[in-house]
Amino acid sequence: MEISKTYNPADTEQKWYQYWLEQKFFESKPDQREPYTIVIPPPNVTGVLHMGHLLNNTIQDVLIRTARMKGKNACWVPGTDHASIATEAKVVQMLKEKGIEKKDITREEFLKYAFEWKEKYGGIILHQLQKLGASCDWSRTRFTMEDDMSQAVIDSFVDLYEKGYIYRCIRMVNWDPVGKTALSDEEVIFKENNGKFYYLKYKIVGTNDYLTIATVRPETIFGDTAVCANPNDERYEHLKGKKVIVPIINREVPIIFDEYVDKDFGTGILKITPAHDINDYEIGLKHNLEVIDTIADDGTLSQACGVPKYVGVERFIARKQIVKELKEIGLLEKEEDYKNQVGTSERTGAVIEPKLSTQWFMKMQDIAKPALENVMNDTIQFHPAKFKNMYRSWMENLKDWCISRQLWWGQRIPAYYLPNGEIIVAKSKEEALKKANDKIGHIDGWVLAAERGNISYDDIPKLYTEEDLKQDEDVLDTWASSWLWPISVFDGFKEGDKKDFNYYYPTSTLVTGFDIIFFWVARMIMAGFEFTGKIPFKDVYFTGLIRDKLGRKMSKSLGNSPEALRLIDTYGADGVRFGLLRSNAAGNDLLFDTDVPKSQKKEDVEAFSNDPNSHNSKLCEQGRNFNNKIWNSFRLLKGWEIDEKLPFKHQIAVEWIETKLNTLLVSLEDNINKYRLSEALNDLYNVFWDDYCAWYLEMIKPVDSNCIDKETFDRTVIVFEKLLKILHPFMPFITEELWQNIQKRKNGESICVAQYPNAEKVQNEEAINQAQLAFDIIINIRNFRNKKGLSPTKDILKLVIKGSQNNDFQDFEQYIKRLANLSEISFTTEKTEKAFGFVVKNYEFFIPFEEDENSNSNSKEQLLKDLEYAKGFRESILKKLENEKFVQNAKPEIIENEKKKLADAEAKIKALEGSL
RNA sequence: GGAGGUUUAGCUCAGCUGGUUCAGAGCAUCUGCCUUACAAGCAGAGGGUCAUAGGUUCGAACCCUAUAACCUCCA
Repeated sequence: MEISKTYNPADTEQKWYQYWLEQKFFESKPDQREPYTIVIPPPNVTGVLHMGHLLNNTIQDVLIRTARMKGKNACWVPGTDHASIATEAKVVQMLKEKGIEKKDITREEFLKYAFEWKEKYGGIILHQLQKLGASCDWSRTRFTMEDDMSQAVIDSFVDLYEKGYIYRCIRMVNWDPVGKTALSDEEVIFKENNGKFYYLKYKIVGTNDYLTIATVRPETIFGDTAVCANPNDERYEHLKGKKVIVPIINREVPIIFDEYVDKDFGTGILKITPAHDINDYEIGLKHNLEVIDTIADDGTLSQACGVPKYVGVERFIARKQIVKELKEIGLLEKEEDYKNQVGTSERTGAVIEPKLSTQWFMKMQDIAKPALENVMNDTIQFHPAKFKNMYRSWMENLKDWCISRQLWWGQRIPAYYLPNGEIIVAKSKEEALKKANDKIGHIDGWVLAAERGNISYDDIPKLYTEEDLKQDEDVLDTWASSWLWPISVFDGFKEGDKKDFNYYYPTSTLVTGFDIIFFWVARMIMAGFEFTGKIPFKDVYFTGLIRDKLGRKMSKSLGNSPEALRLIDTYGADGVRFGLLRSNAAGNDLLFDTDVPKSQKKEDVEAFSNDPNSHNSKLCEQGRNFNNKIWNSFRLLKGWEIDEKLPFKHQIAVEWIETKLNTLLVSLEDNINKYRLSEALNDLYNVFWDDYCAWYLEMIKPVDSNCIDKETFDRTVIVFEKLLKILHPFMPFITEELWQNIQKRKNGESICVAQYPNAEKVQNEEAINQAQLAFDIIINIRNFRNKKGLSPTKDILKLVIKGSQNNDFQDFEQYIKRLANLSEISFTTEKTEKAFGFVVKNYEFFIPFEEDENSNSNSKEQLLKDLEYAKGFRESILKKLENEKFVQNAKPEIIENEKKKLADAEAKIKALEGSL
């Protein structure tokens, strides 16, 4: 069969993935083996595969495939997250396009549309993961809004409420006027904003004087209920007890004094708007100020602002209009440019409006304690460990978590309000009803009391009916479901059979971006301890962010992210996986090298994505090239014929590569255990390419025929198969293709369930040493050819070695002859004249060469240079050994080593001097 | 403002417990090769004040201190 000269990933990827699925290699059931479990960080149902997913899931796949081959019961649970606010926004948008407004339909109708949307688009990203080769157990796919998962959220809510961790109160929260919902602190992203400082003039009542107050938010003046100065500020001392008039609405408000005000900031006097600023709110509470909420849920000015023409005007437009009006009536003293930090919604990008509202909160202090301790003491290990610092600082400064959202897409809060306003929290309406009625007490008791005349029959309370219970309208934060993920995917909250949960939990490793360390990692650890009393996972591997070549975050708005699937089409899944992992240490950002659009203009972004070269990546190209190298090494091996009559010719070479492989296996084990995946892959790359292909295959390659002896061939195939196996977790497709073709396999066999090779004890150090010398000699000869402009093939050279045939590289002579393309090797006791000389270790070599003046001196020059270096080397060692303190303090093996180095240096110097 | 991190070749980064004259990889560059697996390849080469200044040590890219630049998180 003719094998193609280049590897074509498209031919193999689909085929083998299908085979893996059919054979159910990725499905896991509890058994006697040790489990190795990963739960996927569930991507949003709204998402499409992006570069971050590629990196993150490649890492998970490497870990899970390695574990599977090492005989563990590997289980990788996939799934998606319902992403409350993001999905709701998408569905609202979709409905709008259909001409349907959310406010015109019922909650049930809306949810029906939302689930339809999820059915249609929610699985795209999981399907795309298959293209990457992800070996998830798809039969376990979960979704945070499915019934069982939702029930877990409700159960945990009730549980925490009963423990007193959840409460409801009025508080200043982060309001997203686009999503029209409250957000937690973590969902607010602060961005630098080029704003302005406006200096407004408030008239002092009973005088003709004005107070100048600086503000960045003039549109909130209608909510002003005081102005405030520092009590120690002499400038304003005389104003005690006075009032000022708020411009435009002409409301009188008091001048108050509070230490909070910074004398040196602005004019040293603040306007106090308790409804629209968290600090003002605190001051308002302290000084008993009125709260006037002048901004509506959608970010427009509300009726309460009291100025009809501004009602319904969006806050930033209102700002401009108000500034204009103030200017016209002469109450704007000046404006200055000012840089400040503005909070924006993580999901909708809207500028956050601090807003007073009634929300549900979770107390964090107690629940966080074990979560902090067990990370700091390494019960849960972070990789890299530097993230422990960030984790600690967050955990030690926790505020209570706002968990209610004014949305429909999500788990509805299981709180029921009685007509008297009392709150009943229960897992279902029926249960809530029962709880409510239980509170009344046994009806029999009331009847008895009436019969005895203790109360009148009219006083017997009526039992509540379902109509009396009104469920809270809000849903829970998405993270209130994702934080249960490692537990709930194994039905850890469900009554009854807990076989899966008991077997798979705690999970082994969590792989996630460091940017959600607070959102997710921290809270999962809290949930783990709170609900199971155990850690949710043993190790956390943090990935960095993928940035573009200019170092910017990849984002939709910049259009600077390559399309993941197009990359896979171009370079193959294996190539992309290699490209992403090869130079990416845990926790480090990865600068991805594809081009970026000229600008963010729509036409530039479009032109860019239509450009066939826009997805060129050197990183992935290297991966593709490596695939091709592996492919061709297979072609070579496959082309040989075994001649049973031939004796075992390449024992030393075979043992050399076997030793190299063993060394690699040891370092691989260590690197993978320590999550140094890029290091592991790099070693693999080097051994495969340099040692196996460039040296080993060239050594054993048949010269004049295609025939090779059986022993060499068989042992080479074993080495090749082992290399394929250890490459498999990184590059699953090509390794399967070649493993299936190197020998006949039965149906049902696969490299993904083949046994991972163990390092064997056999180490032929002698072969390693000989090879190193031989390679040095070969490189010297090749270098000589290069310098002389000689052809690597046509110009045949001879090598003369000073000394006897009995030397430190004698077993490799045949390979030196071959790889350096020599016609013969001879031995002499004399220095050879008219030759290019060089020294390796303590051996002198000569290449007879009819030379001109130049080359003679070239050769000499090099030898002199080497000699100088060797002498310097010797000096530095002598210095050390003559240093008493060194001899006293250094470890014995280091001193031994220095002595050996000295001996080597001296031998080399002798040889060099002999050559000259 | 608080905390953490980074600074090593033109670029992107390794360098793990201080110990070879230790400075390494890939990409890029240069030179020569279409050598019967691979030009997505082969062979070879050049390229560095390990940010700066001190200190500890027999010995520092690595430990300590200060400085500078950049980045991230929190406020």
